Formats: sequence, structure tokens, C-alpha cells
Amino acid sequence: MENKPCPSDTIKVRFAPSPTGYLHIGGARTALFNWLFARHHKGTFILRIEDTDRERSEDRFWKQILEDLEWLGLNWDEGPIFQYDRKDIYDRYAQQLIQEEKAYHCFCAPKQIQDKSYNQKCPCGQIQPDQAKSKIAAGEAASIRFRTPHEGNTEFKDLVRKRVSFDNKEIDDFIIIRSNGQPTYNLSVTIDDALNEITHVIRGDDHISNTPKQIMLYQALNFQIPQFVHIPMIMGPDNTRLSKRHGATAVGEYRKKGYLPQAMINYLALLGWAYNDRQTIFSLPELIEKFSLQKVSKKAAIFDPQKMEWMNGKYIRKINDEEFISHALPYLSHAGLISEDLLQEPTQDIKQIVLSVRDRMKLFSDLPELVNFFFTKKIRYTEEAHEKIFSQPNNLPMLKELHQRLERLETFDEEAIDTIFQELIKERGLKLGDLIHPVRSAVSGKTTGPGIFLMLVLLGKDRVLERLENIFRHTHIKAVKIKKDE
RNA sequence: GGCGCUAUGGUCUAGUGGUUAGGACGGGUGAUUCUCAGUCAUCAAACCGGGGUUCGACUCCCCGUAGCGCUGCCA
Repeated sequence: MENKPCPSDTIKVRFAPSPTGYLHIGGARTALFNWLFARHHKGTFILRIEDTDRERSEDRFWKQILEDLEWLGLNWDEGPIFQYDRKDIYDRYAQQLIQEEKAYHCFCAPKQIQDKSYNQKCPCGQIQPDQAKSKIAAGEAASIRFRTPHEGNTEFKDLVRKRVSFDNKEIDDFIIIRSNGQPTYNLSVTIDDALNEITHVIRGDDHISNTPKQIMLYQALNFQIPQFVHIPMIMGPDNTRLSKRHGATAVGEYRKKGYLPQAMINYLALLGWAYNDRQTIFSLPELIEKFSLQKVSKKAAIFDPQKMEWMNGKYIRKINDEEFISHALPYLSHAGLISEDLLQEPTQDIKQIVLSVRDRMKLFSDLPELVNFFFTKKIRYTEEAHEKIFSQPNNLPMLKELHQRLERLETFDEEAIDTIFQELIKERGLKLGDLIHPVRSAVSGKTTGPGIFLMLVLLGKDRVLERLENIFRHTHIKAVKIKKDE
């Protein structure tokens, strides 16, 4: 129900991370919802870095956050705006509040505040302004507290929920300027959201309890109150706030593992939002078109890495060959399987090799292990492969026979190889699998992989013959067997 | 403890005052006369509890319970 239509071109939202860590799954999802909302309404999406905590903020973090957002494709229209650069602005408003006696200096030492009810009762609120002024002139350290109204209640309409209401006497006289002069979150976020003319504050619902404080500030400062939208949090499998101990949570880690940004976007969009009961895969334009805050869930969602991996596999198969190959090749060169100068102009062989295992990948980082035997001179045999080769005493003569026939082959293509296999099994009274499995194991060292005929063609006649020969000539390959597939 | 938010299969969710409560991941089974994967088909699996309101509640209201969040000179 949209009773009051917002003129599309006036919508303005922001993503405001603090540079105290990497961009994580939850932050990325918040950024995404803001971005989708902005793009859907042809509004403005701005990026703000909330670096008022000087102790914990680091340059490397905001730099990385920007990089990760760019990788995800969440481009911003304004910013990044750094709050640290805007200290004067916050000071000015804080002074205004002092002037109007809506805030007061607090001379309590930080440690003094042990008692939970202390903030509410801070005696500094009683100090006369003149007296406070002289204490400051005398060099006493002071923070600034906002004088909260202790009667009535503060409520707001959240776009995702109904009406949220707080009793004002529950809300303490909170600090707005630290004794080191830096503003705190509640002050800086309020001033910036107001000054940047943010129309919709879309953020995690861990901020619900901060909202009444900010509303009080909007009112005290005479700012127009924006629309609040609190989206549910993302939890780990144990239903606690998602954190490092749940494994990879940083967007950058997923990038390294070989996730496609569009897969992450698609998965993240579905964490707390759904369009209907039939569609799971959404292109970016579709997400922009179909996204709406009305359909955002109220319930915290548990992050499921398995489903995201599935989603990535879907996208790996969805993108076109060119795109797939250009994403894939760097993983081969990083693994030392191909040289870097092949990245720009890969050979047809390399392209086909990579394409041959596409359906078997969920992550690009899976690739090297899937194709390494195409590139290394010496292959390693898994235990299973070793078993497949030597379990049947007839296998060795069979492989030898195959070797001879393949050797005579003029055109080494799938069709010709197929014919030879068919002939051989017929003569020996075998099933196709009886031949194929030992051969695959012999030439690749693995029991799984692409179809055997394609695999042989891609390996090339010489290497196939060499590896078969290696088996029936030197049965000591046992020595190089490794533990498991993968 | 106080305050706030939330509650549909294991997970992400759709949905309605009367439905066989739908889809996706994961799991099971089968097909794809070579594996794995992929694809397709198929199966199992849910409305937190108690009171109301109502002819009828998973759906609306209240209470309870549980989970989470806030309760910082963090954001």
C-alpha cells in the first residue's frame, strides 16, 4: 500500500559502513537493498564512511570496502563522504544544542560510568551553563550529552514493520560528543542523513533501538525526519549474529574463492526478500525492476553458504563461453598450470579444456584440481584411480591393446576413438565401462572427469599413448598415488 | 534484569479468514545404455504454544514461550 507516493526522482538513500573491518555479507546485503531501491526508483545512492571512531577506523578498510562494492557492481552516485572531514559541522550543531540547553557538558570520567542507570541520572545535567563554561575554560575534559525528554514516547513508522514505539524514559541522556572531541554515531549519522537529504534510511534492524535517539535529535535540531527501514539481520547457522567464527564472511574472501559477483548479488537479494513463489534466478535488471521494500522480510535470515555455492554454479553455467573463459583462466595461471601470457590469447585447446569441466564446477577455485592433468607432465593417481587400473589383471593387456590401436589412428577424434573402443570391447566381451574406467584413470589419474572420448582428444594422441605406456611398462606408479580424489 | 523486534519444513521463503499450504537449497530415489557433475522426473519434510474473535484461523487480537537486537565516550 503506497498511500503517499514518493516522487521517484527525490528518493535518496545511503550506505554508511564504518571502516573498522572488511565489507561482510551483512553489509553487502544492506548496500544491495539500498542500491536496488535507489535504482528502482531512479533515485540517488550515496556512500558515506562513518569513521568517527578514530581508534578502530583504518584506511585499508574503507579502501577495501570501496573495492568490494565496485566488484559487486554497487556503484554510488555521490561520495564517499568521510565523517572525519565533517567534524566542524557536528561541532556546530552540538554547540547549538548546548546553546539551547538541549545538551549539556558532562565532566564524568568515562570509568565513572559503571552503574547502568548512570547515564540517565548523570548529575552534570544540573550544572549551570556558566559554571560548565568556566570548568571547560579551566581545562576540564568534557563530553556532551543530549538531554533527552523523559516524558511521553517516541515512535516511528518502519516501512518493513508496523509502528515502533519507545517510552522516552527508557532513553538515557546519551553522549553526542566524546571527551576527545569526536562526535558519536547517533549525532553524526543524524546530521549527515539530514544534511544529505536522505529520504529513506535503510539499515540493519540492530539500529531499531538507536532510532528513537536519532528522532529526538532530528526534532531538537529541527530536521525533517526521514523514512526508516530496518531490514533483518543475517545470522550464522547457530542463529547468532554472523561473524568470523562462522567461516568466511568477508565479501573479499568470496571473491577470492571464485564467486561471480552476479551470483552473490542474486543470493544476497534473496536473503530477506522474495519476489514470488516461483522465481529464484534474477538478472540485475530484473532485480532492479522487481525489488520493493514492501516485500522485505521481518525475520532474521540464516546465511547458507551451500545455497550460495549452488547459485554460483548456476551462474557459471549461465554466462557465455567468453565470459566463462576469461574468469577461469586466471585461476589456472595462479595455480601455475599455464603461463600468464596465455591469459590474453588462450589457445583453442585451453579453451576447450576449461569448457569441458564447466558443469563440474561450483567455484572457479575448483578449476585447477579439475584440469591439472591436462597441463602437468607427471600426473598423480588417486587411490581410487590406482585401484581402477590394477584391480583387474586383464586391464594391463587391455590397455596395451588399446595403445596399439590408438597408435595406428590417423585422425585422433572422438568418433574414431569411439569406434576403436567399441571394437575392443566387442572382441573382449566387455562392457564399455570395463574399458573406459581404467583408461580414464590411466590418463588422468582420476576416476571422475569429462567424457572419456573428449578427454582423450583434448589430451592429444601423444600424451594419451605416453600415459598408457607408462601404465603397462612401469607398474611402480603405485609410488605416486595420493590419498583421495580432489 | 529493562526495552524493542521477530516467529511457515533442517535452511531461504511464497501464500490465503475456507488451499492437496507453493517454490528454492540441502537430503532420498529414478532416468540420462562411461564416471563425476549437470539436466530432467519423483519422494520425504513446516504454519511455536495457549486463549479469544469467527460458522470457520496458519492467517486477525491478547497472553505465553523461544530466538535475536539494543541497553558503550562502537557503529
